[in-house]
Amino acid sequence: MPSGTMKETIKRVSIDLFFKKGYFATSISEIARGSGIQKASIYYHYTSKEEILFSILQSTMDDLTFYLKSSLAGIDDVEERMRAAVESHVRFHLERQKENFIANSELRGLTPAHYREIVTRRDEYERIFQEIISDGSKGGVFADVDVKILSYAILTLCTAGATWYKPTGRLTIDEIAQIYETFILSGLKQKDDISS
Amino acid sequence: MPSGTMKETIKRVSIDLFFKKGYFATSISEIARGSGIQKASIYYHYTSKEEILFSILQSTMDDLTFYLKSSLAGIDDVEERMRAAVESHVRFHLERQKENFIANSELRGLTPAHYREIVTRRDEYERIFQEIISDGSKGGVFADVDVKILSYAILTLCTAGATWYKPTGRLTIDEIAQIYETFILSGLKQKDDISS
DNA sequence: TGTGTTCTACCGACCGGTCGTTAGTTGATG
DNA sequence: CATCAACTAACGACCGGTCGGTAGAACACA
Repeated sequence: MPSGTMKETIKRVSIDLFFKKGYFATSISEIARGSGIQKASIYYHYTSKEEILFSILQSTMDDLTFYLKSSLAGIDDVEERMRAAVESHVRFHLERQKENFIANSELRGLTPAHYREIVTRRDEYERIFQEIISDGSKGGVFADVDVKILSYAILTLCTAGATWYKPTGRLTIDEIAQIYETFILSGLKQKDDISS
Repeated sequence: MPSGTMKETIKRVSIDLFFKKGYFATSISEIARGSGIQKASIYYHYTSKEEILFSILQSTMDDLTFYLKSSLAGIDDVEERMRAAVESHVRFHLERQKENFIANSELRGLTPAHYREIVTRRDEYERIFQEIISDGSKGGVFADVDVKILSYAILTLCTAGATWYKPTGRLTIDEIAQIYETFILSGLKQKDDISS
C-alpha cells in the first residue's frame, strides 16, 4: 500500500496525524503504526519527533514561496500581480491543505532555532505581498491602506480556506480563488459610491 | 498576588499557559505551579484538565455572542449592522485575545460532547453574520456574494488580529477595527470603477 | 459560650500508563 | 561479508488522575 520510501511514508502519515490531532497530541507510536513499522524504527529515518515536524514545515514553506514566485514571474501590472498572488496563495493552501494547516498552527512545537528559521521564511513570503500592496498604494491603484495589517488580513483570509475546505465540497478551488480575488481587490481599491 | 477565588485563578493561569504553549503541551503540574497550589488540589475545583478547557471556551463563546447582540441592538440599517458587527467582533477578539486564540485553536482538546456544544454556539454566532450579509445582498447594498464563504472570510480576518495583536503595538484597537471595517465593507459592496 | 460536627480547601504520596528516545540485534540485499 | 532497514526490549521522565488525610473555618446545639 505505501508508495515511495519509508521516510516519505513517515512524513505523509505524520502530516495526516498532525493535521487531524495536532502535533503534541500525536505520538511516535501512532506515526509508526500508521507507517507499518515499530516506533524505534522511526529513529532510523528521523533523529526526533521535532525533526519530522520541522521537515514538514520546511518543505511546505519552500514550495509555497517557489509557487508564488513562479506565479508572479513576468507579470508587471500591480493589480494583476495581486490577483496572481492571491490565486497562487489560495490554490496552494487548498491543494496542500494539511501541510499548510500544520504550518499555521504547530510552530510552537519547534525548537527555538528551527522556529526562527521557519518564521524567517514566512516573513520573506509576506514581504512579497507587502511590496505589491505598497506599490499599488503608491501608484494609486489601491487606496492608501495600512500595508502591514492589510497583508496579514489578506494572507490569513486565504489561509483560512485550509481550515474548512473539503475537496468534495460545493465549490472548486478555482471558484473559491475567484471569490477571494474579487473581495480582496475591492477591499484594496475601496471605491465607494457617493449615493449614500 | 492572586485575586479572586482559587477557581478563577486556575482558569486565568490556564488561559495564559494554553495561549503560550497550547493545551496538550501544558501539564496540570504547570497549572498548579502557576496557581500556587499542588496539582492534586486542582481536582478539587475541576474534575479534569478537559473541564478547564471547556470552561474557558464556554464562557468565551457566551460572552462573545452576548457582546455581538448588544452591539447590534437597535440598529436597523444593514450596512450599519455590518459595521457594528465587525467592530464588535474585532474589539472582543483584541480585548480578550488569549481566550479567543484558544477558542480558535484548541477545539480538538474537547470531548466529542463538549466539542459539539461549542461548535453549535459558534455556528449560532456565524449565522448572525450570514444573515446580515444575506440581507445586504438581497437589498442591493452589498454585491451578490457567496454568503457562506464571505462570512467565514470576514470572521477569520478579524479573528486573525488575535494572533498578532500586541496591546503595546503601533495601532489602537479602534484604529484596527476601523481598518477592517473599511476593507470589509468595500469588499462586500464591490463597487469598481469602469476606467480599466 | 463551649463543644462536637461538618465542610472547605488544600496537601504529599502514589497509581497505571504513555511518552520520546536509545541500545543492541537480526534478517534481507548486494 | 558489509550495509541497510528493520526489529525487540528497555530506559527514565512525566503524564493525568486518585488516594487518604488534615488544618481551620463555619455551623448546630446545649
